[in-house]
Amino acid sequence: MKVRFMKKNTTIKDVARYAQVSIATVSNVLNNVDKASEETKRKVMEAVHTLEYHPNVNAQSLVRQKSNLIGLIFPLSKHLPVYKTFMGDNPFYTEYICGVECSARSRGYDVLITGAGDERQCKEWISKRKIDGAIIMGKYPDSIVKELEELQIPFVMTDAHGMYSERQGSVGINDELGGYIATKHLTDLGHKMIAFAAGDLDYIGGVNHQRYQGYQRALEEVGINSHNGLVFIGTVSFDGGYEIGFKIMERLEPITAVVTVADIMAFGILKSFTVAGRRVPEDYSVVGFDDLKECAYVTPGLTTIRQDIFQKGAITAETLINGIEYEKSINSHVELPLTLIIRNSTGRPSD
Amino acid sequence: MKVRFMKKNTTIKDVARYAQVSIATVSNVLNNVDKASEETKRKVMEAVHTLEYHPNVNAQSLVRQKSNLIGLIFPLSKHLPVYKTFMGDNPFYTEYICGVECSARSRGYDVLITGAGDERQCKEWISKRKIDGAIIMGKYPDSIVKELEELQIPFVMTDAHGMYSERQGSVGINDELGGYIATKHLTDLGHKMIAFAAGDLDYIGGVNHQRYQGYQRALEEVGINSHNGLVFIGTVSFDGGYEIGFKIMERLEPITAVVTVADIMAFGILKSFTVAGRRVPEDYSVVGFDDLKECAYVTPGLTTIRQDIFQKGAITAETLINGIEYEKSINSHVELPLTLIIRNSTGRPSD
DNA sequence: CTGAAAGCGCTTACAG
DNA sequence: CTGAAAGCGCTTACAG
Repeated sequence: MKVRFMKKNTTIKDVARYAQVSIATVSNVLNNVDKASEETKRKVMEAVHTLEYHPNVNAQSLVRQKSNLIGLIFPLSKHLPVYKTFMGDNPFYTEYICGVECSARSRGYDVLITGAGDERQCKEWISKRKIDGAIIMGKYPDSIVKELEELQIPFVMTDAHGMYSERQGSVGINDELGGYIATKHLTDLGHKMIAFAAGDLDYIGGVNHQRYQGYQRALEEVGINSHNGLVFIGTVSFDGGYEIGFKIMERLEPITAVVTVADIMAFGILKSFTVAGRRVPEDYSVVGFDDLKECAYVTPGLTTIRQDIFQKGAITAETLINGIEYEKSINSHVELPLTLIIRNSTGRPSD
Repeated sequence: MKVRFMKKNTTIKDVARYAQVSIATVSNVLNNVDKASEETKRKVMEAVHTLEYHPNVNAQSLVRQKSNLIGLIFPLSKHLPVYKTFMGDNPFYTEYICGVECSARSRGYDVLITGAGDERQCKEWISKRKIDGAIIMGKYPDSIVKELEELQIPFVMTDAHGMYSERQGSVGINDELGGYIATKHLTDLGHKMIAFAAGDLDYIGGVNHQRYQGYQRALEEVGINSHNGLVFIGTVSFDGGYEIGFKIMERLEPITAVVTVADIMAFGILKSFTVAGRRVPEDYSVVGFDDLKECAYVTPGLTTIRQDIFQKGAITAETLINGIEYEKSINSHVELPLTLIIRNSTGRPSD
């Protein structure tokens, strides 16, 4: 295999030679170790500029034992032919990555993205790449926390609940509250038969389950007995929502509204209603979750629970980098605000 | 600033000690340099496993002069308060990044993501991070090619046309053909007054301009005189499309169809029509470009020109890595296929 | 088949 | 204020 080598870059030696000083002095000047005289500093900086010198980060990482790299790790969808990362389906991640990158850049870190099939791959990748910290997306089994703690680097779980989120940094929202607000909006409008469309509810403490609890609380508050018959489980995707939409329409009891755990699911539900000739919000009211940009694009615009996804990414990166640079902020659990955004997919029940 | 140091990882020395061999032998075994005896190999591998040893990539990069890192560089939106990367607006990038990451991972590379405001920042970042190759998204000024060539690393421009794409690797589609197919679909349906909604047409050779030429060709083919009055320029975004939609409706001449350069723009146009009470496709036919997943989500489903975005990312990474590992494939210009996807946003003109 | 040694490009005590 | 030297964790001729 013929490898194309990197350009022979100018090194610290070249700069030292040009400025007629030692490499230690060049290093000191560049790292703001205030030892050199003004005159020496000037000479060094001049050499740096004319030679267009950039320190080799690999060498720096090696000696500093710090890479200034953070990893953003996504689960892989194992059921696909290629091991695609999980994000493919959801535009949520574009905004999220954007936020992570933006914070990281402003703090002098770079972002390494990868997919990892399971906790072991995750761990291996981290220890191989020598990243300073990791952001773990989505849901790996709880055991991942134990694995990662062995690595002794800071990491932040995002959208993770349950016991393990108590142990390291986390950034999330109050999911219970989100479910509550969404549902209360519908009960306020006068709906009684409100369905709940979600992914896996079995994982107690997970995002889905928390939102479900909020849904139940809102119903109980107005004396409606929530029963399992109104819960629809599917994949958190457009297709998952589409299927659920048809199941909802098949129901004999007159469901008039749906709370969902993700906009993407709500879009599928809306589509199924349209295909079947039902009107929104006249026949069904639908509330999403996330406030993807697409909520404003579709017709009718989707009423949803807004979380600032860009900010979420940005704060996650901040939290992580604080954890890397100061001990203090690891174990911090940031909770981001939530807003109900009312558009045209919700209205009074027509009876 | 109290820095948390990386865990003191097991190094090659630990392995050598454990296996009772020299570090050179450990290195040879791990790099498949077939020198060691079977017995020695076994001992080394055992040590590697029990100590959970992972070579430090920073050290490897330093001595090999190769980082196994590729960079994915996005322009920054300068008009925003924060320097967000450009992708924020368009779900296109989620799929694209997914494709890049997937290819890279399978070839043993990792993907570093960053935003860079201009060519200089771009260049600086690359030479600082010592990446093996770069993928440059979107459009920087032509001068970027000259800048990057000085770095002597392979790079691939994506969705870039014009003189500079002749010089290094590129991956794209036949944009002229895309514009042609989209427009021909409409002329086949019987449309005569077909608008063209795009971003900047001034950049000759750019994506917008190429597609515009295809649009013109399709019109000329059926004897329709394309004139500038039917061209609508705006930002390639939902909002840009939304504004253009209203401009189209204001027109006295009876426009019956619109060709766009991006789905995201088409969504904005569709929305403006809905808001104004116009029907699609009865009053207006609309054709998008890209085939974002959202095309199937909206109602009516958007007729569009499909390009396989995941594949585009995957092939871009392939091309780049080939360029890194073998000289041969740099300067290769890959053209990905295009398909017309007919949904419900297009139909015969109603007159 | 195996190992001692040089070197990749830096930083950091340490001595002067 | 400045520089020589050791060392970060590897790979790669080279010698045996």
